[in-house]
Amino acid sequence: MVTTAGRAPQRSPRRASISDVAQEAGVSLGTVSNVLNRPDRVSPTTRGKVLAAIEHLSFVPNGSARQLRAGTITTVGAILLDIANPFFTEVARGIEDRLAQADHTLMLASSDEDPEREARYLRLFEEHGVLGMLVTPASTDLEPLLELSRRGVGVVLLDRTSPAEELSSVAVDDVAGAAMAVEHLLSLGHRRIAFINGPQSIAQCVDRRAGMVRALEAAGLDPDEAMVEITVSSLNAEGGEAGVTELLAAGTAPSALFCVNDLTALGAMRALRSHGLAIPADMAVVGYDDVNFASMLMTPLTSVRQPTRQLGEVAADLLLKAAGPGMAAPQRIQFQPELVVRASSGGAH
Amino acid sequence: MVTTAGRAPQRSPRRASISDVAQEAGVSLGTVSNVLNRPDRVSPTTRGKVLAAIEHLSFVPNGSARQLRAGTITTVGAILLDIANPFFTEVARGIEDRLAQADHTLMLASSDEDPEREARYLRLFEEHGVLGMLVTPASTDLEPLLELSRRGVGVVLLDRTSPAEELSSVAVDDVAGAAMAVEHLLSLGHRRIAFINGPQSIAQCVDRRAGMVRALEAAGLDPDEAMVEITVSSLNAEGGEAGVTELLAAGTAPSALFCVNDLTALGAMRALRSHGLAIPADMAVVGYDDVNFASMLMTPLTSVRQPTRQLGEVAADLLLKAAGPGMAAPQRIQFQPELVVRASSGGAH
DNA sequence: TTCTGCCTGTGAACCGATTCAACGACGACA
DNA sequence: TGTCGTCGTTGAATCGGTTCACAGGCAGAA
Repeated sequence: MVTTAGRAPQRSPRRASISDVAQEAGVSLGTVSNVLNRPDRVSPTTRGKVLAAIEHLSFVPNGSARQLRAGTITTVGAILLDIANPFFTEVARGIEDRLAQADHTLMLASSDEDPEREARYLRLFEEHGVLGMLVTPASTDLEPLLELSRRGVGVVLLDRTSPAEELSSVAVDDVAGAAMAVEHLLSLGHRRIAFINGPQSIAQCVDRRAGMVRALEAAGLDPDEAMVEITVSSLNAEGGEAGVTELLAAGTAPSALFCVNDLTALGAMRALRSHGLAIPADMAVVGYDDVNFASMLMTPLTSVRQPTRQLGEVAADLLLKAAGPGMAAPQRIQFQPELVVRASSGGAH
Repeated sequence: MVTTAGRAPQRSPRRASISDVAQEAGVSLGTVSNVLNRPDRVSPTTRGKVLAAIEHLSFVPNGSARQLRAGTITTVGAILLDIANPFFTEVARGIEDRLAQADHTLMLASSDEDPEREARYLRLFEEHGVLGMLVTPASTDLEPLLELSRRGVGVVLLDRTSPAEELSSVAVDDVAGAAMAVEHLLSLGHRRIAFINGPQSIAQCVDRRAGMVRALEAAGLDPDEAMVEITVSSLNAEGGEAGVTELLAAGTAPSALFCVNDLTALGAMRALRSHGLAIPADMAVVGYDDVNFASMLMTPLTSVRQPTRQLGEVAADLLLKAAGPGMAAPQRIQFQPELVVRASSGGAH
């Protein structure tokens, strides 16, 4: 690591304000504001003088003051579970695209599955006076979000349905997705299946577990017998590695493994390999999300695909509609997932 | 896609303000403010009454008003080239960690390598009155950033060194990294090497190209002969696929391929495979960034590793130091990269 | 008893924009 | 020449906090 230092710059004493511009241009305060917001009400000569002054002072309006007075809101907040997960970055893309079209902007934050961090960002965004928030909740308690909504802040749940009718939500049917994944493994003859899952405070973990249980029961199996559940603390590659280590340490490992998401599966496969186990011969693996590199892995990963980008787009639309004039009623939208079979489950022909 | 609608909620007429709280608690405006900011100056009884009123009205202070008056700034903006790239999300993690320690918060944005989007976010952040910004510039023109810095907004260049001495920067030596990658391919006997690169408006693309040229010349080769450069418009998997398609269409493909980053390499490998070419037998591939899944790919990817998280941490530190009291002089910090040899180059033993 | 000093609490001024009632100038029209 | 309408511009009020000079009350010291 090499460092070099330059000269310390002068920090300018104060940002130019609208009255500095007015003085420089020899007009009144209100006129400058008019140039900014209703240029057609100002004569071309005056407008020219004001614009020249703005340029000269490199004036940038103070957003705090504007928002305080006018309540003009064009910012939307999004709090995602894990920004390092390609699934969520793709969702963010969808959101951002839609917001940009509507001339709004996105403030992004990652709760890292930590309810405290989530609460911090919720508060920050509310203080900032955002139009609304798109949230993938890190906890089961939706009360803070309901309160937020009652206080007039638009809230849309992302990748999570709400038991309460008061919140809009956009989600994919995780129960069905997990059931499909497990049915696939069952159809390949597996009768005991490990499940690397995250904490039950996260809705996705609850739903995917439910889907697994449903599939097992539908096949006449007792989940207590057929499902070997391992709970890890974080839904990423590290979690997956830890899960497999725990699974193998317990002995009598099942012949198949279902992971709560693809990052977890990535870590799990890494750990399986380092223990000398072949995929899918020694252990079949199925993930969830179908992230962009799933098909390119050493053993291409069987996974459950979701309409990721669309999820973000629809969520953004919902928020804009709900927060705009007219205040649309809350809507719950649910997409259906799709199983993509590849080599890791041994099911590809 | 299934949708259900609930009841439309009441939007509350107005957020509670500090004077509502004061009235409810039967104290003056200033006292409420004191409870919020200097609780020790208020007697326990009064404090209790005020806190009860705050709770009762579920009062949340208006950040715009606070910032307008007090200039209290605890928000930092970051504009990254591509938020879907694991390299940048890891950098963002580093930034966020450091900021959280200092009780600051991060507003994240992705320019998607588009200078216009970058400009929009620069303006948005400045209007919002951020303490400073961490920017991976999408264009070679640093003038807007220099102006920003002169206006008193902290600016730190991320993954990019500045020719101007006035800006702080944190970067990795891309010229050296690319040279290492190409030297590696040369040492394996390749004499013509394809290079899938991005637009020259992006500094990383310029530097990595320079590193490649340097390595070729050092080996006594003529870059015009030995380097087959293909320029793609976006530095992601789609770009990589397009690049390989173009390369193969031109005929007489080289025996090795250096990609400007790992996502590009991912797409390139996908395209090579779909054209029936074996890696590394028909085409050796080297990427850049060593993203987390590089080692887990069908053919594990040889890549150039950078101290990603540290990059973000150091950048955040620099900004906090530069923007804090004392105004430290601008610093330029440069890390050294490291080549990680795996199977995709055929160089792993 | 009076004075001093500390502790609480008050309320007006202020941050930088937006908005709007009001005003002056000017041309049109009777 | 007098009246009216239009257009362009003005400046005060306002948003919701923070800050600070100051006032009132009470205890301890003289």
